[in-house]
Amino acid sequence: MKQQNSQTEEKILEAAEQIFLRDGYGDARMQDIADLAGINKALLHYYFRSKDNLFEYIFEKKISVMFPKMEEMFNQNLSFYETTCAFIEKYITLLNDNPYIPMFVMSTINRADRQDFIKKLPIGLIQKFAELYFKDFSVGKVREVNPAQLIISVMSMCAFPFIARPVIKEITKADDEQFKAIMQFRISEIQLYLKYILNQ
Amino acid sequence: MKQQNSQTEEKILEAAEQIFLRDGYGDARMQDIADLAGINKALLHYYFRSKDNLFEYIFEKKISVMFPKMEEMFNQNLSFYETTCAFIEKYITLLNDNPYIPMFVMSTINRADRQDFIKKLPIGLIQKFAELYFKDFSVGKVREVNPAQLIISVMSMCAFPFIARPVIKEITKADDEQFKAIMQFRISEIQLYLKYILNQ
DNA sequence: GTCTATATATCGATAGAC
DNA sequence: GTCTATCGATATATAGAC
Repeated sequence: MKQQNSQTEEKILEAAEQIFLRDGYGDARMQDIADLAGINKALLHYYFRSKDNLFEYIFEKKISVMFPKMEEMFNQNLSFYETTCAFIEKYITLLNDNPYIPMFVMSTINRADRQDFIKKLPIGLIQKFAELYFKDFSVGKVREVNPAQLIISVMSMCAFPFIARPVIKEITKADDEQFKAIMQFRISEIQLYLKYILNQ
Repeated sequence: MKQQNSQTEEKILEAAEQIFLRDGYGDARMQDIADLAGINKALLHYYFRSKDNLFEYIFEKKISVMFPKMEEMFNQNLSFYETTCAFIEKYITLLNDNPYIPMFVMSTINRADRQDFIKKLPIGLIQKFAELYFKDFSVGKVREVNPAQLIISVMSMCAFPFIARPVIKEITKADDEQFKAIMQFRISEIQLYLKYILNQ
């Protein structure tokens, strides 16, 4: 019973995750989720009251991938350059294992209704990076740039290719595995940009 | 009659553009488009056969904003650095006047069904930039980097903030006008990155 | 807990009057 | 060319048997 319960619940969550990530809220169908989970629609509503409810459950689970926890990275007393390099590697590696996440999160955030999803974002990341930048800048370790713009740039260079993934795959005639390799190579390339920008 | 005809058609197109850009295909409602155009649904289907048909009409009109024509830029015999700087300014200025375009185009491209939308993209842009880069690299004018990755990076830095616009507006507590100013300032910042990366 | 059957709502699309 | 009324398909959600 309890065993069965959580087993079915787990199947539903896995199926919902897959369908919602692929289709987004509007295009996702409860029937598709039920089929993939190997159950029927009624049972879906028995475990989760509504489509909205199920979606929010998935969204909150996945938001941490788009904006990963970085506490341990900031507590290692690394320089701004070193910290950002570590972030780039960790972030692209993470997204390479979850390529649908950026599009999923951004399409949700941009929904005209439900602007409240924005409130669930962790917004401390830019601030922490900026503080670390100023610490290094004050002792002349890095060149002068706008730190907020730089962080946005780094995140853009990491995340946008996953959003434009179908385009990049088409242009480069790459399959899923080759796209992964392109992004893996991209890590060192972005780190190189950062080195030149900060004059390290 | 003919006057009336094109006048109504124009109203429909303007309304459809606004609704589709805001909601995307799946979440857009024909009723909303009809309401905004000041007509009824039946007339919508009289002018455009179906929702699919109307959407494709809008999409093909807007795809040129996401991937703008760059012929005249490449024909001015400018250096890779100068050409890319000009692109950055033109592109962000264009997107600042059409902030919904990146999300609209990318959400459409990522639709699980209708993969055929990808075929409508102009894919020559990266190739042209790459050729121009190699021309300058062969005479030692620019530092060695991967040109395709660099172009993707530039486009990422320009376009991604518009996709993450609700997040950036929330974090910076910016309204529409202030966001525009942030992006306007961003032009020179990205150009600066490019200067450092290419060692100009 | 899990199923079948069905209610309820909404959407895209069409028929037909004017 | 434009409208009202409605069809038919499909979506979420629920009722009720087991």
